[in-house]
Amino acid sequence: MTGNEIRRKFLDYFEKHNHQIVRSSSLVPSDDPTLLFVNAGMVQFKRAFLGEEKRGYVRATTSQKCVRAGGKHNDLENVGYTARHHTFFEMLGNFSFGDYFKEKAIDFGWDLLINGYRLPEDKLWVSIYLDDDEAHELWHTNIGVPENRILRFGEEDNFWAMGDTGPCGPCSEIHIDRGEEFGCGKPDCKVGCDCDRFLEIWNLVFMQFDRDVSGKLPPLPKPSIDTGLGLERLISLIQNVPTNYDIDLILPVMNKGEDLSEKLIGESWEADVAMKVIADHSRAAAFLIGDGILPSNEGRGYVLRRIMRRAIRYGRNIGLTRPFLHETARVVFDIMKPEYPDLLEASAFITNIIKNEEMRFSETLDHGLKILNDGLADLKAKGQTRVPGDLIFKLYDTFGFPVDIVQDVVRDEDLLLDMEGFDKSMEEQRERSKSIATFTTISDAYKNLSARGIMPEFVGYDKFSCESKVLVLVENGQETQEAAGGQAVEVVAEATPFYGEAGGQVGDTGKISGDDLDMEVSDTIKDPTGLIIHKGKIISGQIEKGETVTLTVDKSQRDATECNHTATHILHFALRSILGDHVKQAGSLVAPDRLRFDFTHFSQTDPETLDRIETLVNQKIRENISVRIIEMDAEEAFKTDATALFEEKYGDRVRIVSMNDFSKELCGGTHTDVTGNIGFFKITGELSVASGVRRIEALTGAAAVEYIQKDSKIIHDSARLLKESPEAVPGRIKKILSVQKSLEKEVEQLKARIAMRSADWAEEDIKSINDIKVLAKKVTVDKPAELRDMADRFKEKIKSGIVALGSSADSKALLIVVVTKDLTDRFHAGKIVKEVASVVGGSGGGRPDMAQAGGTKPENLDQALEKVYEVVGTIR
RNA sequence: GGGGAUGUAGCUCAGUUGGGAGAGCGCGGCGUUCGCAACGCCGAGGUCGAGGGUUCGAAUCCCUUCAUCUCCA
Repeated sequence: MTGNEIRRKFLDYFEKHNHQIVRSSSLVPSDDPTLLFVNAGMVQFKRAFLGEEKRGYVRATTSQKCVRAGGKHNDLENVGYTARHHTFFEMLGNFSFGDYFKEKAIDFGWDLLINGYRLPEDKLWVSIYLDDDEAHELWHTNIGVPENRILRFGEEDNFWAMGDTGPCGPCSEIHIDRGEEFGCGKPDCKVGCDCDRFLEIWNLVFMQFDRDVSGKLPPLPKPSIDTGLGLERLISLIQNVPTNYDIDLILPVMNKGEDLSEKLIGESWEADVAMKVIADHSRAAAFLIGDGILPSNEGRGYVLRRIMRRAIRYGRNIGLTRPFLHETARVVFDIMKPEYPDLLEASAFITNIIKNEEMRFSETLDHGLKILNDGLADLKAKGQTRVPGDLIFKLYDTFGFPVDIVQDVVRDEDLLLDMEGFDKSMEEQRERSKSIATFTTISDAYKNLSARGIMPEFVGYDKFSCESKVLVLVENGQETQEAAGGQAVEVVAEATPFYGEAGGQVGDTGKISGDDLDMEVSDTIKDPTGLIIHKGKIISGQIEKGETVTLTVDKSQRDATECNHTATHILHFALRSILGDHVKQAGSLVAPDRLRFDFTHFSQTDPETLDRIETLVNQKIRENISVRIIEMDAEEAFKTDATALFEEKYGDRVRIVSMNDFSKELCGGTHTDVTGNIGFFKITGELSVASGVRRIEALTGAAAVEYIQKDSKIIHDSARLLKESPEAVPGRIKKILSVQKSLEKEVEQLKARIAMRSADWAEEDIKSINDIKVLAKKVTVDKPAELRDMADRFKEKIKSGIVALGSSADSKALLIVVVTKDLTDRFHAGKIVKEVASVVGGSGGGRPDMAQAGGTKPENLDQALEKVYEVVGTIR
C-alpha cells in the first residue's frame, strides 16, 4: 500500500462511519494568536470542542498538515538524529463533537488497525490513565486485549488538556511492539521506553471534564473525542521499514539528496543525518511557503528561515555548496500532489523563494567567514589560542553566522572555543528579549453570546436597511442596559445590513435610529466568532437593550466600497494572467475611497507591465460583465477551482463570487452588480511590503478620475512654465539639469580664478622670522575648499616656510595655516592655527602640515593674521 | 515586541581623538600591438541613505527617520 493510499483508506473508513471528511486547515492557525503553527489535528476544531462554534456535523475526520518547530513543541534540533522526529508531518484523526464517546472511539480505532490495516493483533499494547477503569473494561472485555498488555500511566503520559483550564480528559494510547531487534536491549525496556521497539501509534483523547480555575473537574455535558495518529509512523509500520524516513512519501526526497551530493544513504552516519535533515526540511519549507509564509526575521517567517538554513548547513556537510534545496523541494510537490494539488500549482513560486533564500544565506556565510578570519588573524597575532565567546556570539547574533560553521573553521586551526562565554551572552540576550505579549481581549459580553450559539444575521447582501432588536450594548468594554446621547457605544443586533470588517473590506458606516434615538455608526467590525459589532456615537436620545431599532447603511459609501471590492477581484485575475500563476493574494484593503492589494511576487513590476495590468482591468470593466454570486457548502466549494485564501477562515457555507469564466473567488464581501459600475481603474503605486510580497495601490470611479485630472494639471502647468508641449517636458527638464550642472562647474572655476587674482604673489608680504619665511595674508574666498587650494599654491611658491591665509565669508572668519614638509618637525600648523583662531572668537585644528580654523568675529581677521608672525616668533 | 550591525563611485569596500572624500575592479580616451590578452598613462563618475542638532568646521559625535542584514521572544 502506498502512503497516499494509506491516508485515503483512513479518511474513507471514517467517512463510511458517518464522519465528514474535512480538508486540512492551513498551517497558520486562523484564530489562535498564541499558537505559531497548527501542530495537531484538533486545532481547527478548538472552538467546536469549547462549544463556541456550531458546525454542520458532529463527526469529522482529517489528515492535518502539522509543523512542530519553534514555540512549545519544538522538534527542530532533533530532526536528522532520530528515526521519527519531523518538523513537518501529517496527523490523521477522527473527532466527535458531543456525539459518540469512549466505546465507539476504541471500537473504531481497533477495527481500523486490525481489519483495515491488518496490523498484528498480538503485538498491540494499550495504555490508559491511572484510574480510568471504564477504558480498561472496554479494552479488556469488549475488545479482548489481555490484561498484561494494558498498562496504566499517570497524568504526564495519559491525561490530556487543552490549556490550564477548559476541556480535558484521560487518554488511551495504542502501541505496537516491533520486536527485540528494534529495542535498546535494556532489561527494563517496555512500553514508554525511548527506544524504537515500542511505538505509540494512536492517541485517543476522551474529553469529559471542564477544568475550572480552582482545578476542579466538573464533567462536560457532552463528552467529545479527539484522536491523533501520525501518518508517517503508520506508513512505516505498514510498509515495514525501519524508520519514518524510509517510507515512500519521504525516501524519494532523500534519493534526490543522494543524486545531488553523490553520496549514498548508509555510507556514513553524518551523511544519513544530513539527508534526513534535508528531506524533512524540504517538506516543511515547501508546505510552509505553500501556506503563504515567507522567510523573514520574525514570527513564523523566522522559523521557516531557520528550517531552510539548517537544511543548507547540513547540505554543506555532504558537499552541497550550491543551491540544492529548491531541487529536493520539487520532489515533495510530486509525491504530495494527489492530496495537495495546490502545492504543485504554486511550485514555481515556492522554488523561487527557496532558491532566493539559499543565495542570501550563502552571502551571509561569505560575509561571516571574512569577519571570522579577520578575528582569528587578530587572535594569532596576539598569540592566543582561545576564541572568545563574545566573538562567536557577535558573529551569530549580528551576522547570523552559525556556530557549527565556526567550529568547522576552527577545527583545522588548533584553536579552542569559549562556548561558556557564548552561552552566557546568549542567556543575556534572552533576558533582554523578554517582553509582555499583547493579546486583544474580547469583552465577556460577546463571549457569552457566541457560547450560547447566538449569531447575528447579516442581511446586507441585498438590503441596506432593516429593523431589529438590540442584543448587546457595550460601553467602555462593559456590558450595559442602556446608553444616552453623546456616548460612544458598541451595539450588536439580531440582524443587520451593516458589513463588519472582514476579508480586507472595511466595515460599513451609517445610522441606527429608533423612537427616541439617533446614532451614528462610524465603523462596523466582525470579531473572530462572527459577531457583527457596530461602533459609533449616540447623537441624541437613548438606546436600550432589547429595543427595536432601524439600522441603515450609508449607501453611497457602500456603493463605492463594492466597486473597489469587485475591482480587487479583477485586479487579482489580471495579475495572475500577466505575471503568472504564482501570484497569490497576501492581503488586501477595500475602502470606499481606495483599494490596496498585496500579492506574492518576487520582483518589482516595471511600469510597462503595470500599464498592461491596468489596461486589462479596464477592459473587463468596459465589458460590463455581471457579477454572479452563488452560495454553497464549503467542502463542495473546495472541490471546484475557486480561488480560496489560505489565511482566511471559511464557515460551512461559503459564497462564490464569479465573473464570466475568468474570475472565481470564495468571498464573503459585498460586490457591485456589473463591472461597468466601477467606471474606471487607475493604479497609483506599486511597492514592496515584505520580501516576496508586493503591493499595488489603486483608485476607481470618481476618485480615479480626480487623480488623473490632478496629474494632468501638473503636467500642463509644467509645460506652460517651460513654454513647451507636455510631451517635451521630460526632455526639456533633462536638458536644463545638465546645463545647470555645467554652469555650476564653470562658476566654480571662475570663482577660483578670481580668488587667485585677489591673492597675487606678493614678495613684500613675506616676513622672515628666525630665518623662516612666513606669509600671512587676507584673501577673498567663500568656501574653505578654495582657501585650501590657494594655500597650496602659495606653499608651492614659497618652497619652504609657513603660509597663513584668512578670509571672511557668511559673517564668519575662515583661517588656514600650512607648513611645508621640511618644517613640520618644528612647527605644527594645528597649534599655530589654534592660537590665532582665538582672536576671531573660534577654534581650530588639523594636521602638522595643514590646519583649518574658523571664528565668529571676522572683524578681527587682520589682528589674527598679524598674530601669526608673533606666534611663529615664539616657537624655537 | 526587544536587541545588534550596515548604508561612502556602476560593483566590492577603506576612511585611525571631528580638520583636504579614497583604493581595487569595472567604464571612457590615449599609448604599446597585425589583432587579442596583458601592461603603461590620462580621465569621467559622489546630495558620504534622508532629515534635524552640536561645532568655526561633520562621512566621522548626538537625536529622529528610512532601507537592508541578523539574533532573541
